[in-house]
Amino acid sequence: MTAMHAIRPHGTLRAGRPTALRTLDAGETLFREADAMTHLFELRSGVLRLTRFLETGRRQVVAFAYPGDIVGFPAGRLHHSDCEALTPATVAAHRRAALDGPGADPGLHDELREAALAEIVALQDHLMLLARIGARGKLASFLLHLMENQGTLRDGYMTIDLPMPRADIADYLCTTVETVSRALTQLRRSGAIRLDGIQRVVLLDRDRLAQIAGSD
Amino acid sequence: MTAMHAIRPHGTLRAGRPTALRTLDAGETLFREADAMTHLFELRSGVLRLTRFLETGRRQVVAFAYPGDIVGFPAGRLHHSDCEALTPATVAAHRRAALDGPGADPGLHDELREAALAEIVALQDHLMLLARIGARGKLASFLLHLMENQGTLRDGYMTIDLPMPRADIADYLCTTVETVSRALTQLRRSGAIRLDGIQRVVLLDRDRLAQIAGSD
DNA sequence: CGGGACTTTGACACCTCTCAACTCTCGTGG
DNA sequence: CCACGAGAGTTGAGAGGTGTCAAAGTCCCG
Repeated sequence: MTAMHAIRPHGTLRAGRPTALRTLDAGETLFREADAMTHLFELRSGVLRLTRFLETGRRQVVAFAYPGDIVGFPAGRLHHSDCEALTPATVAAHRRAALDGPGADPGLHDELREAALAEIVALQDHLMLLARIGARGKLASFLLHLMENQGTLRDGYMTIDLPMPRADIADYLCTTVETVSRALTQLRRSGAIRLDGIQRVVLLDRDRLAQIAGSD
Repeated sequence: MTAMHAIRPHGTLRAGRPTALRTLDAGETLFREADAMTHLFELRSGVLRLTRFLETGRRQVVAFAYPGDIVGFPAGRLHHSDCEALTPATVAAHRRAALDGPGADPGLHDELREAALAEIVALQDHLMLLARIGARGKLASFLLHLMENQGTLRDGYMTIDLPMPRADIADYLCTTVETVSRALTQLRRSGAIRLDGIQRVVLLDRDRLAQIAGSD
């Protein structure tokens, strides 16, 4: 359904009486891999990045989370990825204690289940993205997903602001910064997109971008 | 936790009074993408393969399911992947109706939630597998996972039988049959493994295989 | 205005994909 | 029982793409 790997339920978590709100600065860490998992977080504003590391030191960006997404799924007692803010962000924290034990909240359970099922779909979508050969196709696909979910209309053109550096995109697509940069240049030269500064991507020709995404 | 993408709960689904058992021949289809989702299946014996197709026709193997795994997660009303048996198999079918609606079974809900959370971990593990560069590393990693979860001791050597053809391994690792074959040959020549026929892989030197998996 | 981080571009080696031929395996039928 | 044939697997050669290393360019913020 959604492009990224965190879920975007139809609304926010309604059950589970709230919680503490927390604000994060850009670059701030929400939790780290192997941290004890004390809360489940619902992103209210900003963009988060979820990463895991390979033993070799290689980094994999598992997901980018946008408002409405939930991070910190309670699989076991420890987090299995790092979570950092790419922009200033606010999250609502739900106590893990509300999930298990005697005082468990059944409503929260239901929402968590739905959120987890949506996350599975999102992860499979990420897999399908990586299934493509060719960096052009992956990047084109990635941009199309972002356009559909986070695009805004500016001067009549669909536009997205990339809150993440090229290195994060590279690690999300399982490639390198240089290849991402080259692929961007190719998309630009093909007339499919235009770059407005480093962060802003303007969609000029959706069909062409879709064609590139589907070609390789 | 588990290597493959379907979950392996500690036991089988205990809640939700059973269900119909169904047997599958090798090659038989359990469900197809876009089929109406009527049941949730729990694999009792055999091995299943979950695949999805890219618009281009390219195929991605999303997961291999082993006994104890659950397939057919109810994300939406339609299946999002094809599911076929690689070997003769038996599954226990749980009615989807037991999940939603008034007669919903809360116990089944809980188990489904736990299973879904485990599936998320498995999918992330698949992602981390693909994060590696180099086909040798991916294949070595894949074999190590299989050894840990499905390996049996034969004549003092850890051994696995690969129920899937090379093409399935290729599509699971996002590469080609030829590359998988060449990578296998390299692992063989390095002394890490031995092939006993086409299906059987014998682990000769775990450390070497782990080293190859961690190198690239 | 200056400095540092990020991005882009270039050159080159290596790996992987593609296409093709060959081998192997195994089930089938003569 | 053997021969055959089809499918699967392996191996080879060549082209193209990508990772790596290096350098130049750009942007942003102090």
